[in-house]
Amino acid sequence: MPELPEVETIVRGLRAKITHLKFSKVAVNLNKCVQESPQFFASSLEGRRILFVERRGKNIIIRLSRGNTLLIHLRMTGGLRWVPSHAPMEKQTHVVFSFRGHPWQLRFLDSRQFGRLSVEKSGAGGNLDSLADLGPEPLEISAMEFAARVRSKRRAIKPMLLDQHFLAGVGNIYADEALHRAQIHPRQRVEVLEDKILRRLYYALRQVLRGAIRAGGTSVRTYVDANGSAGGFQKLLRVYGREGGACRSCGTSILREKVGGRSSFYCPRCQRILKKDRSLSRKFIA
DNA sequence: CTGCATGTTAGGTT
DNA sequence: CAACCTAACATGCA
Repeated sequence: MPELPEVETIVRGLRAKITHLKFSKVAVNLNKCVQESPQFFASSLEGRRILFVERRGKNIIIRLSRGNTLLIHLRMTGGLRWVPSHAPMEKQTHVVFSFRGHPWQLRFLDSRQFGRLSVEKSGAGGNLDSLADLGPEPLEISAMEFAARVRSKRRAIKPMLLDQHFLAGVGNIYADEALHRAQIHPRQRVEVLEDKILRRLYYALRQVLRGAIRAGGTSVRTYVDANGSAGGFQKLLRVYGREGGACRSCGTSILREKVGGRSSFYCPRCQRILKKDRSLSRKFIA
């Protein structure tokens, strides 16, 4: 659930709260949530100051003094809560961060225990080894770069959008929403798509991601931000989770189908599969 | 009870 | 190597 817009919302909220604070105690209640040993994890953070908070793809990056970085990936059901220290512990609270001279805590929760926290030394230019394989940020690359990247692959469009090596941060919800807005079938082979259509997809994807950030993310199941507030983009979804509902563009019933192993929602009328243009290729041969 | 769900990774096959 | 499929992770919900 937390995809780029949700993680961006969390990061923005966190930034205002925890920048410049210094970790006092870090308590790990569930060892498997942290990559390293709980002792090493806690001692790598305690006594260090938070310099700034940023996002890369779906990762939350908390830069610390003396070259350490706290990395958090929420996966499916992970969440962070910024609460007064005396607030009752919510169930499934796996890590608790306290700050020197501050009456509030940051807590990590995760019902399915898939989320992961780790500490890492930043390399040259602040690079982090574990994020080295991530593709570019969809809100930072140009339309030209995007098209060139798509052209280097031969596969279906939706699994490609979900591939974090291809683009960082796009998940199931925003892939479906962008494809509907660009009128592309999730199973469409990319090698058939013309420049015009790729440009349309690029702008649709950015529009969806920006709109979702503006709305504070999409709350379909469990997602709320670090202050416990729900997002608002679920009201603006055109296809995701709307199987059987009317397409907002043409009224046709929205279908749901597995593509690359994930449920995909789309309008069979607005999003048709394009076949290779045979007349073009024949002309090419002649 | 069964089946399914957001993300990622590992491992295998084509 | 690229693309693709499946299973696994652990829990909650319909």
